[in-house]
Amino acid sequence: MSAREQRQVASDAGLSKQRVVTEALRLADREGVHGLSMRRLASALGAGAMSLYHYVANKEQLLDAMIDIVFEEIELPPEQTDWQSAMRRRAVSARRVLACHPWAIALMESRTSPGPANLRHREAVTACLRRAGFSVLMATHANWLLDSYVYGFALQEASLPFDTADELADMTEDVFLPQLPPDEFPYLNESAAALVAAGYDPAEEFIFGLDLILAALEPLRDSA
Amino acid sequence: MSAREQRQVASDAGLSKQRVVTEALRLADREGVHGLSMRRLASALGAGAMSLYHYVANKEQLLDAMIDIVFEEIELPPEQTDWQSAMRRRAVSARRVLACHPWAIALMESRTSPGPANLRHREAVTACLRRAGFSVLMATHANWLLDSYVYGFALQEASLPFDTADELADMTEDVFLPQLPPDEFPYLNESAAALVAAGYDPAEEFIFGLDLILAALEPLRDSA
DNA sequence: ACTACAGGTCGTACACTGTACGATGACTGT
DNA sequence: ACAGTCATCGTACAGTGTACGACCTGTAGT
Repeated sequence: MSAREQRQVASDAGLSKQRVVTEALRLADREGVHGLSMRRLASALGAGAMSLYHYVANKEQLLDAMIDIVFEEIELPPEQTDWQSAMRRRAVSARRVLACHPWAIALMESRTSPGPANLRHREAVTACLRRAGFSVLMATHANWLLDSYVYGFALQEASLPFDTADELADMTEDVFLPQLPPDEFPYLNESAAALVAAGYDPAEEFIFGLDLILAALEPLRDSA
Repeated sequence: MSAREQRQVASDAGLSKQRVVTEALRLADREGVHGLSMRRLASALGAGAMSLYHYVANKEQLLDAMIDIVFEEIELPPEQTDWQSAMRRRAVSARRVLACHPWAIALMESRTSPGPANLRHREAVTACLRRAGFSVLMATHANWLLDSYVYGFALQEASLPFDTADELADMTEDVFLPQLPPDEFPYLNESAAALVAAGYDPAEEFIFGLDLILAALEPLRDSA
């Protein structure tokens, strides 16, 4: 059997780095990164725990590979539109992807070396900004600013104990407001009550800050 | 011995929730959250591992308490200045504190219920914004935006493998640029080279985005 | 055809984790 | 003196990452 045939079989039934990492991703999505152990991953793949170490040097490297898969899922900024639309698209995509893989956000803190998909992504974003007329320094500023916003938003979103506006309304009345006595937390109490009364939906929150940042960056094109 | 005397002794030599949590914080600062185990924490306190469970229900609750201590360290927005200066001060403080405790950022993702210091902090920030003339909805927007930026920036900063501008310059030449061939990553390559040539210091990056956000929020006061 | 080797699989073992359970002792109020 | 509470912690158990080495299988060389 040739090497190519063997790899073909591997992608059908046997193990491969691909299969190991994607199954790890599925497991983490389902049970959280806490529930991802080498033994459980192996048994999900119908293999022994130590077999995984033929495709991954150790668990750290497995996590690195998982993060890079997540970056692969994020849309690159499209090239044929204005820079604001392009950056908005990729930011919205990034936020959606990170919301689907909440474990990825916390993991990013400890991984110091970016994977290939991460690099490709950064290259595309930088290209978009530079072609829009931002200087090297301004593009760097914009990169930090936009990424900080996206990651920080995803981080906050991941720590919310509810998913929909309805759940937020229910929890605000049943859980949050009782913890916010008006004499100790007058402003938080007022806000919580007013927001739930107005039918506030945190799903729309992301666009507000994103568009504010994009608009504020606009006049900084073509300047030092 | 009365209860008060006993607590006095406890704060001198014996255990207490205070001592357990603050020592846990020290350990996490020194060795990372990965190096914080109940056994190691106990032995750092000169106690048996199971003794800790008299002051903390479990490790999760210990981590919650640690996060709240971190929030306690963040300066509240001062009341006697304009809103922009106040928010800038607290944002700079938050960033500094999170840089001192990098493990805290990743931990925030999994803790869903805010501690008392966290609540006090949010109350103070909301108060500052509301008194500056932001509506409830706008104050919420501003809160999300500013917090996202601060947390996201801290998250990115924590994953940088260098601390100073000099280290950045060295690593760019020795590590990053070789990984960025100009034909595959023309823009990243250009940026890395140009930034190191210009003596770029990432320590100043934070203020740029922060001031941009504050300036963009300014005209939204006293509007719906 | 027999041997040698290479690559993939995994059983076992070790040091480590969080923590349930129950024993032990010191101190309390009667 | 006695019963009872409270803080301490030894032991044990299930689960973790992974080092080591044994095994099988399929190919290459003679």
